[in-house]
Amino acid sequence: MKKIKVKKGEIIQRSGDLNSCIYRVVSGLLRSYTIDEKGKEHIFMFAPENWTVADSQSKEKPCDLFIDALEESVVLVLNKDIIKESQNIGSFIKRIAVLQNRVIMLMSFSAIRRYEHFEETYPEILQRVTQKMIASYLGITPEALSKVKNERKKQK
Amino acid sequence: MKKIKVKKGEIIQRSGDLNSCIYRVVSGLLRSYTIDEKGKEHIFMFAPENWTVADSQSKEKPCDLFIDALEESVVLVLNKDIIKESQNIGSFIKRIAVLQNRVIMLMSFSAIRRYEHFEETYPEILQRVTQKMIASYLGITPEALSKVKNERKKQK
DNA sequence: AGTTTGCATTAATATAGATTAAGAAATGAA
DNA sequence: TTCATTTCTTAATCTATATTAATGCAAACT
Repeated sequence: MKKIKVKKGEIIQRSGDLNSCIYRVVSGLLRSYTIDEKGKEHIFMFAPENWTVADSQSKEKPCDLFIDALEESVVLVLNKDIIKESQNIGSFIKRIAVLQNRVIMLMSFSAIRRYEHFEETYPEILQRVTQKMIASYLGITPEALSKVKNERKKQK
Repeated sequence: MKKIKVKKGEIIQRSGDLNSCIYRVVSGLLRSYTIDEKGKEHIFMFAPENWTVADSQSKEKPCDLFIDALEESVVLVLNKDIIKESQNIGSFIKRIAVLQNRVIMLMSFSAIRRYEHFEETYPEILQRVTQKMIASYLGITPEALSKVKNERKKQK
């Protein structure tokens, strides 16, 4: 654990990085964000004083979020190992990871990409619920889902 | 902690309920969802076997989510007190609550409602970042944000 | 001070997805 | 089996937001 100064605009974590850390903001303002296929930024979180930012991926996996400073900041950098100390926290981390992905998906994916992401991530659930339910989970109408699925079929 | 059987379609928790619990699915399939101003349902989570569903509000506050069964299910009902046992889990719960609200907001609010929600929730951050940043957080373009703010002004 | 760069606003046009409606297919109940 | 209900699909129309582009400002840089 160390304390660092971050200049405005400085990037302290990039999407794809391994060994990502937990950042505790002492003063200033950080933000975490993704960049989509078209190069557009989507802010995931603002982190002012006393907040914490981190990518919820495990230390071993490449992370999804960029983190940079919107103001000159002082930040504590913590290794992700510290959270392994308490047991049973794991389930909470997983929940957060699921929600982080969900937010990113809702902000930056089109209807059909959201559906494809669902297909890949929850193939068993796909079999067990109606299209209407899936549409509702994806944040679109059943009519729109039917439409985009049909358009995808034609394109092949 | 008790084990209950839930019939297909049965609602085991309603938005507004106090003393909401944690539900651990032994078999079957639950879902959690919100209902927006227009009466439209938005599914927040599917919970198949071995998953857990809960509203992330504290036990004392009215919860936001409905929970019902999409299939005949067997469910363990846990009191929220169990998570207080380990300290420092609190910060994780808060993160989950923030993300839960974010997902609900992204799925069911219009651009202007999202902005108003941000104004209410993070008034200090509003002062410190550009409109462009706020738009990116809300999942809309800066142009759209400028427009809906202007329309709101005119209406008053 | 002057120049460059990024931000906010406005407006014209485009588009993804919503809404509405209706018919076909599937599911479930009596 | 039949009737009723719900689901899925298709199509026409509508709307919120995206995209593109232009302008005036303010901030940062030389």
